[in-house]
Amino acid sequence: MAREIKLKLAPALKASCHTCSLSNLCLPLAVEENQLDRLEDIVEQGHIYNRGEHIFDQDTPFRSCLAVRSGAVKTSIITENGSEQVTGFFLPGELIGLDSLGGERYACTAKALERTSVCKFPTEKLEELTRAMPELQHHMYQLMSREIQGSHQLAMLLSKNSAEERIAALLLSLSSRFQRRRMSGTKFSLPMARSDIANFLGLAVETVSRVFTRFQNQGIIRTQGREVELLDMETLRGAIPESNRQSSRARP
Amino acid sequence: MAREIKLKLAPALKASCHTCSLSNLCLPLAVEENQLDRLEDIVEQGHIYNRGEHIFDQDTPFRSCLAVRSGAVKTSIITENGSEQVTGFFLPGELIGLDSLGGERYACTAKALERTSVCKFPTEKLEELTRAMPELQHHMYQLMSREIQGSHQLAMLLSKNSAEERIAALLLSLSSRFQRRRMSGTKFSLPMARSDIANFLGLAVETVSRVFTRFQNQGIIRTQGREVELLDMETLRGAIPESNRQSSRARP
DNA sequence: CGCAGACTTGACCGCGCTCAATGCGAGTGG
DNA sequence: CCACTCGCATTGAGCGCGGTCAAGTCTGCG
Repeated sequence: MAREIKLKLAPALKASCHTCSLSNLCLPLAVEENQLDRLEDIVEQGHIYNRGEHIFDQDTPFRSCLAVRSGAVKTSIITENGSEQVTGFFLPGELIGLDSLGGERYACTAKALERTSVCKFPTEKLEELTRAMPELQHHMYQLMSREIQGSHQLAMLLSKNSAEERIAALLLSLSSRFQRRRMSGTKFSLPMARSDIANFLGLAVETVSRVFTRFQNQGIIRTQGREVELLDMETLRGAIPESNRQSSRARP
Repeated sequence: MAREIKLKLAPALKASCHTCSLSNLCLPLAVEENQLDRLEDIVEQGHIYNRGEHIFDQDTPFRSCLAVRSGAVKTSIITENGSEQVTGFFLPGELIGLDSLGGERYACTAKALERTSVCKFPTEKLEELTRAMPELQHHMYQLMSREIQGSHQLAMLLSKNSAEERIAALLLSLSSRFQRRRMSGTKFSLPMARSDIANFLGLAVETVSRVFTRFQNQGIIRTQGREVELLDMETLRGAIPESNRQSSRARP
């Protein structure tokens, strides 16, 4: 298990931040076209993980930040007593490992929710590069501060909002993030299980299920397993307080 | 209100990171003795705020990260509908504003909980300095990643733990942070009101009050208003899951 | 001395958790 | 091809933690 399939890439394929369709979401967005080579010099592409595989594990030596290229990833903290706390879901273009940057070991575990491809940025080289490229450093600070803000928003959601509001907020967050990736913002497939949603939002699985069917009965959404269609965005938005509106990760 | 008293400091006093008693907690800890001048060159010292004064406000232009020199600060997010979410408490040596770094505006509001003195690090100069000093940059990344981790721990606390566990965790966090500042870890004065604790931990004020008296009746703590004495650290530690054990900000 | 804000205490009730049973779809092997 | 299983999802019944509302009590400060 957790077996990593490393693809041998032809040298011609190596330099591809230039052509990557995610370049306006991922790290390249902070780099001038003519400087992109320097980012490409340090990135390791083509790491593929199957659904359920661990990408890295908590407390193992921290080597790289990862950018999701395709697929989806969840990160979580596991405590000694075995209980899990899901800390985030990551879509293509989003950067994983910011909570470990500067540390010796990964602060969380990352697991592929479906067949997933990632690019790795070795930390030492990344830190070095950010010192040479002010815009990139600024962008890293920005990404990390947004991660902090996102966590605070989540804390607020957990401490102040009802089950319905939490789920509405998650659906809207996913919606806007899918949309930014040129996919439908109203009809998409949830990459994660109900139990992951429940864990992330501090709810019981049963509650998640109940809210989904309640929303469906009210005609706000339509669900079939992991397939979701948002029918009434306005009501959905009305279900959450004016904050958390566009809580999304890694906005350009 | 929010009137800032800026002290005119004699030039001789300006360079004082060298002599600051917090240098092993604050930014100087990441800087070589012989490089400390460069940090002192950018720091603005001697900003004093009275209890209740706003140090900065959400959405105002982001200018500086602040280090608490004495006193205590709380940060919070205010939503359009007026509800508040306390996002953190900051003790001497701790750095405020990491959730705004890289952004245009402050992501939160900071308020002095008691008479408080802060040092300001203008962001532009700080970013520039971190590019010139690898260890300082590394340290900034580390501080920010710890802030993210702390937020995740908080989210876990909020979503998985009972009122008693949350309050035990906060008391222990404060205890270890006071101790690192060479103050008693078992007998201290809470800088924040019950309502701030409640807000931070996602509880009602009444619940905080009830838990305090319950703990007192069980002989675990002794309280008199904001004065707290931790009598039975073991039971207190036993009240929280093995995680969150040493959840503390800005550990060297 | 009196007022306002902070804190405590009590009574009540509802949201969401727990426990338990059932439904459902995909993969497996006879 | 169906029977079986296993993980995931849904649905129902009951209850307890903590929120809300409403009085007090304490404290510091003008």
